[in-house]
Amino acid sequence: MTVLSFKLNEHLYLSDPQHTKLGQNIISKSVALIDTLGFEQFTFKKLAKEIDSTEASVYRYFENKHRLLHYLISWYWSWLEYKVDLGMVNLQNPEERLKACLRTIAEEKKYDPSFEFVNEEALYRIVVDELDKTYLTKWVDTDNKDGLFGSFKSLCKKIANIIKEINPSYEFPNALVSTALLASKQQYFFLSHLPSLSNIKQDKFKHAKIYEFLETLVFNTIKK
Amino acid sequence: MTVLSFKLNEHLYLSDPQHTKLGQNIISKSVALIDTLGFEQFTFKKLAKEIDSTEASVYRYFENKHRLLHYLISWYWSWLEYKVDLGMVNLQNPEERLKACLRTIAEEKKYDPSFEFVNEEALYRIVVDELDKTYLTKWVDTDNKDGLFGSFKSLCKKIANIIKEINPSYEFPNALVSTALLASKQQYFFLSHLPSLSNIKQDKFKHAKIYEFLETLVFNTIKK
DNA sequence: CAATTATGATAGTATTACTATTATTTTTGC
DNA sequence: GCAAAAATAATAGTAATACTATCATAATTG
Repeated sequence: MTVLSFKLNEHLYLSDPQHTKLGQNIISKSVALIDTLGFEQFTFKKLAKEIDSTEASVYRYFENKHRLLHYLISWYWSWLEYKVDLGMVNLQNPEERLKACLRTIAEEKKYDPSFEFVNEEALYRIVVDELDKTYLTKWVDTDNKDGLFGSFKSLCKKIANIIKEINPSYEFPNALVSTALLASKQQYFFLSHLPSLSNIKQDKFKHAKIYEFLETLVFNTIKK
Repeated sequence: MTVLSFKLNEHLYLSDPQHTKLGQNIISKSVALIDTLGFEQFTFKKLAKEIDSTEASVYRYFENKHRLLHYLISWYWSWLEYKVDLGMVNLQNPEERLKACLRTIAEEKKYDPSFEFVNEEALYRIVVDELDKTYLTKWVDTDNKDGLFGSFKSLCKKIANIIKEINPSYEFPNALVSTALLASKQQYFFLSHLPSLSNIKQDKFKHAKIYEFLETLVFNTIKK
């Protein structure tokens, strides 16, 4: 199995966690801890205990827990873009390519052995529950200047370009893509916590249904 | 000017703030404070100072700052539903009614003198910045059981019913409405903080453009 | 006017999100 | 193989937060 890694924005960390055993431990255990505790209840102290290290050591990798969350979520978007690219291999037709994107976005996320120390299944739950906390903060503008949203923007841009190809006169391709990406995770959240805000049941077809919802939403919207 | 008030779910507060001067002060000053500080930096201590009262007194009205946020945001959805109803007066045709809803959702929010101690302009900014924090918590399921999301659900249901009237065979009316409602505030946020995720410029036409975006999204999606 | 209720004043606590310092390992470059 | 550098551990400390508790006083109401 080929082992891969992503080059993420330097402002996301103080010291690159991918390079050391401790850093990799911080990544994999923080995914597990945030997944079980939730981001608010997650602290560097609890993480340090979990990895048999100290708070001070964790602070040498990440400025604070907010930046760590940024790191994990940026990692997720990079991984999703990589999966989106894989899903479009050999497809020429832009409609087919767009469908492949939406399929990748909606599909169930499973552990990917190409990335040893990240549990993508847990990470997806973190994205669903915590993503909005990366930008709904007082730091959003400086974080944006630091390029922390680069991975998400990159994915958005890629899909928006396919939409422009399909219908160059549609006025809101970026808005539509960001809406669809966020809607997919919102609906995933709603179907298990606030089911009356969704129409998708909590069963084995949920990913297929989210795909259907997205496909209709996106393709009908951009239809000439 | 007729003075109105909303009956909100009892679990939102310990003692009804609409009934006393102190309670009304808590509402109006917490809107101002959360708007300027952001929810994370907002504390009951700072609020108490602002209203010349004490932390303990504020805690007699609201269990904690999270429930206060719930209260404010529920108030907002109740107000928006009331505006949505006003906007549909005398309209029979369901397409016209749906357009009126979307117009109300997208339009600029201004101070409504029917509700003395609430600044709707500031409250809308709070909804844009902080709404997601009401449900992206570990308490979402108990909060939901307590009925704290009732106002939002009520508005969603109302609009979803119009969609069902227009196209009874569309499978995801609730998902579409919740997506559209959230998308309108997301795009409002993105256009000023993360403009590359939107296609709407920060100018005097932004509300009209958000309306256009929503109209195309919703009407095309449900088209047979 | 007595009784109830609301508010104010004050104190205290566990936890959080850090910063700082010094000691001890581990790695690396020669 | 060893000195120097870098990483990590151990420990302590701090201001702020999110409360809880108690008691006194003021306002309301029946």
